[in-house]
Amino acid sequence: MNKSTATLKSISATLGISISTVSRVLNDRAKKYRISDATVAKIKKEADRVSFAPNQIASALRSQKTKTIALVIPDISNSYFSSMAKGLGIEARKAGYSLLLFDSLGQEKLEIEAVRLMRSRKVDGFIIAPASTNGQHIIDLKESGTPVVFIDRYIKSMAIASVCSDNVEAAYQATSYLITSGHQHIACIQGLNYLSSSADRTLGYKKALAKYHLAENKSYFLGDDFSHQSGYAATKILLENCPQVTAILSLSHLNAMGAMQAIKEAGKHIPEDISLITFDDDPLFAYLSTPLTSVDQPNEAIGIETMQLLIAQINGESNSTEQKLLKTQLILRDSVKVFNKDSEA
Amino acid sequence: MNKSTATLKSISATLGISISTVSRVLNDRAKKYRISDATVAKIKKEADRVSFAPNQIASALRSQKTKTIALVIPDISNSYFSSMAKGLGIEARKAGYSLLLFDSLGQEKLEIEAVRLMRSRKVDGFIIAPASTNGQHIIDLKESGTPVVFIDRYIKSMAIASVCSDNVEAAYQATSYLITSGHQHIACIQGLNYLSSSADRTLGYKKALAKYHLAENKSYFLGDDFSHQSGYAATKILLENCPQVTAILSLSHLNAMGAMQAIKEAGKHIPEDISLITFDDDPLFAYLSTPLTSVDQPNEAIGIETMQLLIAQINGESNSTEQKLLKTQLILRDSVKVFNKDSEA
DNA sequence: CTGAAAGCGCTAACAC
DNA sequence: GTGTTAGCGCTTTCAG
Repeated sequence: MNKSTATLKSISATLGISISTVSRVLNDRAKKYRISDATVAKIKKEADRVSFAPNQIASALRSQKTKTIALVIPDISNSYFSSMAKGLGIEARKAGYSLLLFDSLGQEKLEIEAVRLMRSRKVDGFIIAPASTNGQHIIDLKESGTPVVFIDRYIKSMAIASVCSDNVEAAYQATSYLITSGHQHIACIQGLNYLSSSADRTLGYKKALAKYHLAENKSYFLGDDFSHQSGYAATKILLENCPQVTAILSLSHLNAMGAMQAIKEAGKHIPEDISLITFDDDPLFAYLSTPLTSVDQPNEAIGIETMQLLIAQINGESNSTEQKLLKTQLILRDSVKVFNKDSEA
Repeated sequence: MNKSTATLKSISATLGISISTVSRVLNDRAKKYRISDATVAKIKKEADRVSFAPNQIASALRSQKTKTIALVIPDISNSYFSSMAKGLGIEARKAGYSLLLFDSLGQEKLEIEAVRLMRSRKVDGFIIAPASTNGQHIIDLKESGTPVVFIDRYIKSMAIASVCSDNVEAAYQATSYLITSGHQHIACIQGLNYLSSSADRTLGYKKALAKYHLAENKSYFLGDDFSHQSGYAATKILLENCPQVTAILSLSHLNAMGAMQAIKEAGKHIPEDISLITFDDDPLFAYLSTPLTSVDQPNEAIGIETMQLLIAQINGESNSTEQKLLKTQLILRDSVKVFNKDSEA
């Protein structure tokens, strides 16, 4: 079995050449050490013959570099995060890094475990979509000198770089569009509002209201989770208690699905009875019974930028604490009713 | 900075206790070596104080076990694979393994690179959704003694365990449903047909035809990729050339989306003009303009089973070459037109 | 141009 | 009960 246990030592032995020389050649440092062409050729040939693959574990132990990055996210099965993972993976590979994936299930407890474990594994850096907002484990991690960058969410109180969608602006745009379409009573179905992603979207919503001199209404804020279930429950309550509401801004695709279910069950229709815009575009939205207007976020690009930032930090080329915001796009479909200019008092 | 450089050695030094004793205590082998309670307490306290975290790299080098598993899949951003990754991750964590993620983009060339890289990283086992069917790199890998299990797809010529949906049965069921609903001219939009997943689905389709004494028609087989684009192109051709076709079996959700687009553009409607069933359920299917009947595959469960199988192999508790098939579910919605019993000659 | 040797942090066989 | 020692496979001074 185990054919491939070729090591520097074994090659060195069969060739009668020292380990260091073999190492140098196989690490492309032959020129630098002016090793003779003959020796180089011999070593390369033998390495090839036994299909030598350097033991990265040994290398990592010695060099204190694992070329590995920890990715800690709350739900890899959510297309929202998996598309970020895609960008992250592509960029990591280009730079010779591998990704250690850890799904925190959105639980701080598991996130703590992840950080502990990955630190033990001596990863060169962390990319985290934090599950909570008061993570001492992240502060400790950062203080230990390990590069960290947040993805999708940031924690205000921490001086840690992040890259996210421009959520404030995105929600501002979406809400403004609703308002200029003639809606005056707009509900906001929120996600986990202690997370910056949800909070910033709520902020953008409020900004738009203010801009157009519309009053905030406490009972128009509903929901406390990005889930289908939460969106469903929120919308049910909304439809019962606030008949004057003509539009909903949903802060996640899962929330929107719940909303659609509740609207359907109430025998109402989008957009005739109620308009809907949601965050997190999905190509399928174009084929819904009412094609859904949505905020498309550049998740793969977020992944790419995040990885570049982290790698720059690992290389000591940057230690910025910058919060990078990427532009989103409002994709207009048919789920928003447009009132005549003169339709409302 | 780097506070956490506590090692066995450093603890041993500050306590004046030998490294091995420290190691034994910190690996919960105190009892076994009958180390005095006092010593145990002292060591644990100090380890805690300096928040000792064992260097897994050193441990791996020494023990030849990395507690790491390579996951090589063609597209992590595809919900189909990311939901498998979810199950894989959950099960891996339970068993103390971490996942090294590599996205092959469906390219054999990158898959080869992945295998090389992960072997260098000395992972304890591989989970692969192979991109092609003649992978010498996989044969070499297996022969080197590294546990491997295929996920979602298998390669017939290789004696390697696999866990997949029961694609033959799933397609057989779906096609049978179409036939018993009165359809006689059913097209099959295929994915990458050299992969077992697509090929087996095609097989199930054919089995159903045979069962009901319907002839196969070469021009009813279209498509050669799991993509939106391929589904779109295939359906366009179909609608032009085969007006007698009343139903389509689509072998992936992306294909189905392409089909929907083509059908829409042709001014036709589902299911009045053409019926559609697709593989890969999506919760959004319930909210489409025509709720889409689909084959739901237990992807997360596939992930879980795959990981269990691999870990059993790593532990030497199994070296089966079993092909595990998991049951799928046909989810009936409204995209299939049901003809009257007497509607066709 | 090439080699010897130390050591990364840990485990485990072998002492006593 | 506890300590000593020899590596795992590699990188990297330091010698020559």
